[in-house]
Amino acid sequence: LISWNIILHMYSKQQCFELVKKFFETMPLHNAISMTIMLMTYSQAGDVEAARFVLDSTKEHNLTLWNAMLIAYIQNGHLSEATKIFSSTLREKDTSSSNTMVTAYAQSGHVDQAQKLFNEMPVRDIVSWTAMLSAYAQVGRLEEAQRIFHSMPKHNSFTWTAMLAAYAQNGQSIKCIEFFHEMGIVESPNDVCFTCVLQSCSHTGDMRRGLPYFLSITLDYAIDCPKKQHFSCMIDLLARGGYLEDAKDLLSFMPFAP
RNA sequence: CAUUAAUGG
Repeated sequence: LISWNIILHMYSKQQCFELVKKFFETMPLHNAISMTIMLMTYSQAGDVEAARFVLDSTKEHNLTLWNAMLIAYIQNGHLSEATKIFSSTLREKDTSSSNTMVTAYAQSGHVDQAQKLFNEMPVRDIVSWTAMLSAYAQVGRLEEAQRIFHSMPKHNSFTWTAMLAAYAQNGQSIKCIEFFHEMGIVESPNDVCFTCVLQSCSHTGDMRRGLPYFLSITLDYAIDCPKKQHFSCMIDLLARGGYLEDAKDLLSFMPFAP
């Protein structure tokens, strides 16, 4: 059963919805994990009704399944339904449930509600802190974002990149680039960091600044070649700098992906 | 073996 679930999950990750459905029906047994995978699959396919049906047809509703249902409502524009379940239906919630709601509030522009929930949480993990930091970044409250970054008990690559992104998205290109170097001392940058930095370089309007970063993706770090995000930034950078021909060249050398 | 946080066009 474990192997079937692994395969089911693989299809789901690749968004082969029909295959998932077929494979699910082929499986001799289902457990809570299979059901969660199905629920998430319907959610990503935009079918909340089907997702709800999965939940309702499951005998044992564990918390992970409910959390998945929260996501399904949120992803499909039913935040109020998610809120209702979160605050009334569920008697037991874990940190993931709350983190999900914090993110949902933040993404719908309700930073204050996100903060309120964050404050009320009995336990906060690094995901909660990152979610809160991004919440402030998204509405341009950089000071608050910075404050959160320095208040959190721990850092990982997500927290660093969230802060980088905060600078990048609020036009603080120089801060972003400086911060990138600050980070390099303690944490090895991942592909997302480079996306943020390249974006910032592009915004400074100085293309010579971006090129070294682009090259160091492959040369200095163990990142599996530049991805399409990085090409995207580089093309943007070249085009803005007036090197339209070079941008076209880069496009034609780029390996295509889904 | 399942659910939550970061990134460009």
